[in-house]
Amino acid sequence: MSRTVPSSVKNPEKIRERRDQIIEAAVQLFREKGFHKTTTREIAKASGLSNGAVYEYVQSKEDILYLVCKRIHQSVEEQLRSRLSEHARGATRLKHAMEAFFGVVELMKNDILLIYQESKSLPREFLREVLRDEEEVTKVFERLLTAGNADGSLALAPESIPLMAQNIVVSGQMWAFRRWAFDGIAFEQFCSVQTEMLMQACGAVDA
Amino acid sequence: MSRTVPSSVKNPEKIRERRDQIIEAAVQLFREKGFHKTTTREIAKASGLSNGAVYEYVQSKEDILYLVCKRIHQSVEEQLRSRLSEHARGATRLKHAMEAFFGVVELMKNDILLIYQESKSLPREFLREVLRDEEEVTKVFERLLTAGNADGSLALAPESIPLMAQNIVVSGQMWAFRRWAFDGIAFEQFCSVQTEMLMQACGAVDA
Amino acid sequence: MSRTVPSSVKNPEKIRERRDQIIEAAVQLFREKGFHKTTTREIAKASGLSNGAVYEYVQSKEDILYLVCKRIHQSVEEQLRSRLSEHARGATRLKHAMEAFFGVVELMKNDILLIYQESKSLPREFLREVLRDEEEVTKVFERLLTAGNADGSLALAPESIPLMAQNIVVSGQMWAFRRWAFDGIAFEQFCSVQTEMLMQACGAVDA
Amino acid sequence: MSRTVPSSVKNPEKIRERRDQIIEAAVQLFREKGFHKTTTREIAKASGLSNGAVYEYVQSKEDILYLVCKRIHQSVEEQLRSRLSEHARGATRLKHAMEAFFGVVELMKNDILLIYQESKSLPREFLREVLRDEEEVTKVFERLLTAGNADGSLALAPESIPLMAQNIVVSGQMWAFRRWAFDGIAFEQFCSVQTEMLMQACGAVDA
DNA sequence: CATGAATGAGACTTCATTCAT
DNA sequence: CATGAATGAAGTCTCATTCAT
Repeated sequence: MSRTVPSSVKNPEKIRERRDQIIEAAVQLFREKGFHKTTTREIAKASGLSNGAVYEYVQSKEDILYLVCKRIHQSVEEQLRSRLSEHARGATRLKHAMEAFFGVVELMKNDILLIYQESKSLPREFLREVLRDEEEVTKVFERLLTAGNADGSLALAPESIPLMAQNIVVSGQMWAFRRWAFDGIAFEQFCSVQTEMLMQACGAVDA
Repeated sequence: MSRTVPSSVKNPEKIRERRDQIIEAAVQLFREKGFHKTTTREIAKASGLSNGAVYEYVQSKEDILYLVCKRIHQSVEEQLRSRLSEHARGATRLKHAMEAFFGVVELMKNDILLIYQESKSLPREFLREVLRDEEEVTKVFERLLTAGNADGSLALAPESIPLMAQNIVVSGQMWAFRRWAFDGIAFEQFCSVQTEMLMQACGAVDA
Repeated sequence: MSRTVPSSVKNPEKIRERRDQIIEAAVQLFREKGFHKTTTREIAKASGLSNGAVYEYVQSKEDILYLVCKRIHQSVEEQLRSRLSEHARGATRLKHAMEAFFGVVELMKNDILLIYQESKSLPREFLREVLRDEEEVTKVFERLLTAGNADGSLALAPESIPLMAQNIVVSGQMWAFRRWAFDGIAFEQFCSVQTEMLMQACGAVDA
Repeated sequence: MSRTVPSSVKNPEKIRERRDQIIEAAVQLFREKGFHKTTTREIAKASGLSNGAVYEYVQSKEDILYLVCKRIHQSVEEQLRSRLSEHARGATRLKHAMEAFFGVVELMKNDILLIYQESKSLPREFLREVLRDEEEVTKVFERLLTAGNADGSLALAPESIPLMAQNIVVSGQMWAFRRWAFDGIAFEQFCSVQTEMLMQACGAVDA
């Protein structure tokens, strides 16, 4: 279950409000300079809090990183969920989901890169939790793959489902973490090539 | 071209020898604790040099990281080259190359993960160079894709070649950087699923 | 006379009540962790008050220490007084007083140790006052010594009376502040050896 | 056995030299302001070292306190040893030893007070060691008491020896830790009263 | 009177880097 | 070339105290 970051402040509303400030400032700074080169003082200043105030809402700098990762995942999941097709089924639904996910990646590429680069600095327990979030996304696709297999619109060896779900996710995320390699490529092209490759790999009867 | 790391020592042999010590120690430590949590003192001690000596062969801690990344890439390329089929052609050759590359990833997963996690700490110029190395690997596959297209054993839209090369590389590297997600999967299964997916995506006439 | 600790609260009853809470919590904490390692927040929480409330009844952390020392002395004096023999005279009365005092030390050894270890952290004026309290105890014995000298049951050089009073007090208190050295010794034995030594030193005609 | 404080510096001579500087500066400061109110920066500056240099010879502020306590005890023991009578025996020897010890206390009263007030801030292991040193002094007197008992110049119940040794030590140390109470008393008077009391308590046949 | 969030100075410690020897 | 002691800036975090509500 979601690890909780303790705060010495009681009022939950305040906590939400202040942490929002902290997270927003930290995301920005971590993106620009990375976790290690960002100082807690900078985070305090950028979030409009005093040095001490930050530590009323967080117990360590690593807590902030965790909060940031958590927030990013939350945002990814929200966006993904809101884009998921409700009507389509089977292969079509999967394809829509891929496109939805890729769109989210495009939108949040900075944040996704951030997680790729900095989550390793999390304390073990926090890292575990962040990876669990990551798995959550993968599971969305596992479910779609299973469903497609079931209704015959996909033809995938059942034991390949987990790996294929990983492939889908990574194929999208690489738009973020290999950005440097995609100079000449437009997102739309990227999206369609990846989708096609993946759908084919899933044994989609139609494209 | 390969950025050079300056040294105050003249004798090139000494440089090679000492840097080898430094790199070896640093790779080990970076793998265990990451770049930031490793101190230069630790590197000095682990490499059998004095604090000062390290700085005779290197100008900063980041130089060491660069050297380490460089060495890893060098090793990857060597191994890959030595495994590349000389005889096969076209689709078959590509497939062999994939398998070769995946094998290298399996062998060097710790190091590949290291690059994924730490290269962002490199100074801009060094990072650029490391990315160039990364592209080098991708280009190997670009060439194979082009050749396969040419001899008709592959059928890939020419403009998709760069992206597909990236896909090949990332599909292999994920064995390293998503290790946590591959608990139940054996490398052989991973390898064959990935290969098949990629070959299909390249329009390989046969498997 | 007794330094007064200012309070922004008027109602004296409230003051007494709240300060009791504060003192009780603080004694406990100071005993466990010492003055410096105890935070005012801890004191607030342990006393059931808010951070702010504590500062309505006290002006600084050192005030609390002063209150604590004061309370301990008060308790020592009360207990001592209640144990002092009303009937006996001269040497006998002195002896009873020693035994009474030693008994109080045994009972309050933690608190006496606390004063020994922490009173140095008091602001000068407060320290002076605490030392005055300490002298009060000594004076009890000075009076008894003088009385014993007067009725001939003791034979002590008059100029040695203050020092001998100190000796009596310290000989008892060491049961508290050198506890670590008294592993094998039972309190009763300690008490009788000390008493005998001191009575002899006072030139008690009988024991 | 004497706990060792680790240092990252190899050269033992340097260690001795620098630690001497540190200890000297720290003793001074601790006496003036106490352990807690003294900052490591102040110690660094007063010892003529840089902030960082201090931490090459010591691992924490508490190490410094330990070193200080250790040094004081060492000095006490040296001085005591050098003053101990070689010729006298039995009761006489004991008396000389008391006078010697009291003289040392007078000389080092500031330092002895320091130990009384600050040793409680030591980490458990260090404290244990410091108390062991304290016991060492006590044992000197235990041996003298035993010897006096043996040659008939003292008449003390054997089971009272440890406690009496404590009494001797405390009776001297109180000159340091109760200084505030000895305003009117000259050291010589103090010394002779204490000695007489203690000798009598030891059943010394002659004075 | 009470609350508890906010402040901010300042504490201890680390560590990349330098330089006299 | 090598050593390793020295530097000192900078970082994270704590906590007594205040003050708006």
